[in-house]
Amino acid sequence: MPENDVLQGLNPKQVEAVRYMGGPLLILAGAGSGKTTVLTRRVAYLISQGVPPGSILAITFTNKAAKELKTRIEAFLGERASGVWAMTFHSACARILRAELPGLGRSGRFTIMDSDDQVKLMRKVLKELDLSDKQYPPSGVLKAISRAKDNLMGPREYAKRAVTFYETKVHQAYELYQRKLRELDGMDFDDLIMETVMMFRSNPQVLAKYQRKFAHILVDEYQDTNRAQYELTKLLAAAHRNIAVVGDDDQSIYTFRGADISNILEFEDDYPECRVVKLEQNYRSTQVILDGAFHVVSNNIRRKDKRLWTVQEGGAPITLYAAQSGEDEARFVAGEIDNLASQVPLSSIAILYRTNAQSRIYEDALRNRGIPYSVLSGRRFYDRKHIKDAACYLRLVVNPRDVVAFERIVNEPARGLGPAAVRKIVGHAAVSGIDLVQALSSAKDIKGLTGPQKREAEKLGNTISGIALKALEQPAHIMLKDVLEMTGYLPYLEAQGTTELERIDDLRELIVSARVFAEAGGTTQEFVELLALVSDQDTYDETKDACVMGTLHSAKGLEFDVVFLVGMEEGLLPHIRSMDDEYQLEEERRLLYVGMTRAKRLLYLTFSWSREMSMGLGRSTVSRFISEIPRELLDVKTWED
DNA sequence: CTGGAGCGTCTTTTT
DNA sequence: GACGCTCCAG
Repeated sequence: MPENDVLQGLNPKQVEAVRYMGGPLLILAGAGSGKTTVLTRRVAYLISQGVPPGSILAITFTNKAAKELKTRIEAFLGERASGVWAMTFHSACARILRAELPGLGRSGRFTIMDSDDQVKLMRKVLKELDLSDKQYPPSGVLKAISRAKDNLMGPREYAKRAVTFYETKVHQAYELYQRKLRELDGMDFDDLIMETVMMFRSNPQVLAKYQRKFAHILVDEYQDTNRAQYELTKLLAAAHRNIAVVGDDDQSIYTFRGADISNILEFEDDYPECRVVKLEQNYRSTQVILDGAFHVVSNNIRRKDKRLWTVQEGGAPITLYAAQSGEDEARFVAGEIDNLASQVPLSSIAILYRTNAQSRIYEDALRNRGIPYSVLSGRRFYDRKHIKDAACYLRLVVNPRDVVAFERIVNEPARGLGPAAVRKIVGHAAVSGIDLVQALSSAKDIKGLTGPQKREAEKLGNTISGIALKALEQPAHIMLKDVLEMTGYLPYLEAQGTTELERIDDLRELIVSARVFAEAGGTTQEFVELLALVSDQDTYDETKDACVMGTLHSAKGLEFDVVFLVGMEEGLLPHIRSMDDEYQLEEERRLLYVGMTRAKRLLYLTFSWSREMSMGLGRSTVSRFISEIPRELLDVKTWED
């Protein structure tokens, strides 16, 4: 491919970011400055310069971003792009671990535990340690552990830092939690990163292999990397220092997940020889929108100095709507969308809010007006009970030691195997040194089970091991269908009649996606991994004729002609739990900045003077951030107009 | 011991 | 709406 094609249509700064080959590169890419284009072109450029595709690692945070990057690279390069590793931190690490752990005497078939599984496991841990989950809420303990893992602290390192009584208890829980994870051959999200770093650190020959393999590393959304991810990229780039990171400190919105904004602020200290390229020309929004967003975010202290500009002078003012009630606010938004629908495609209109719980009232309002919508909710589909059940059946087929999956499905549908029977079966497996499926199959040897329980357990065990035996030759969708049919799960739902039709449809949909996945060459184990790592937004279809709603977080990387930022109130944005900490407050401000910069042409900010709270109606006040927007950019409306 | 009914709790953001 | 917990009938 001629170099001109790769550089076509780029501005001088973008060209510089694409072509610079002299080592570490920091690309400060403001919102709407063509970040993905630069990443895509850079990969294409590297390949056009003779770099083998297989030696390029392009890391993103979300599957959606990875997918987009991949499609765009493919659109540019066709077949030649296929060897590029364009994936998320988590899937890249899972892939490396699965390949390398077996050589180090450990299992490469681990199951990935999602947050739901983690809570279940932690409940068991706390029970065993005799800690009340009132004083030690599982989610809180898990958060502390997650933070430790983000900072590459295993249980032992954590113990050294544990000073308070609470922390010593967390340490105990951490230790037992890790032991249980190891026993059931599972890893949580944070383990994937931490274990990879640990493996690299203690096995220099493995690290060297990947340093040689990945001669060029690109990291997207660098401002969102945590310590472990930072360390991972640093290790991989240590030998050749060909690391290009793209990010925007103003769009760092994941510190709650351990992201450390100093990774980007201090990149120049880590790599003193690095080149810095600032992309400040915005191709998305009007100047009015950019000015509004700038005036908000420039109140932050911890940020790099920069300001976006555009050739699109002026633009319509930002509408600020003061509503009487939450319902009134939603009605206003739905009404505006109805009016706008004749001018812009519905799919280019978005409603963004701080918390998922806020979606309901807008769903109702849009439904009332007959406006189609789709919700960018975190993981709604994959979180539905029956989808998780199905995933757990499949998990048990792939990993017969997965006790979390086992306990979830062993009595679903009811097989007369209650908690007491489950304890006996799990105990039997532990004592005899066999896995859980084998324990089921040999249930007749377990003392204390009743005759019917033994028969049911044995039947279930034989069914699952029978399916597992065919694992190598059967595609994922056949295995999924078999396991759901033969264990009686699907027949049970079908017998419930009309009440369960929706669930059955969901399961059919899951089987279809398994088929699509299998036809693309994926294995069952990979499908199981996908179910843990993928979320709903990854399947968001932007061509569908429907307006979009989602959290501010889920809107990152998207753009719309018209954006409604709703619930602009103290307690919602900034969120009540972020209001008394100055760092968290800055993050809330960045969140608003991200939301505002999603809009191309029209931006609405709405709030209500009263709102239905968990305990009755409450009075609310307008968000402090509104006063940071210059008055002349606003067109204020109220319900009385 | 199991399964079902009923009750309270929870939802900040996500891989 | 899902989940955990408690209580009670079988």
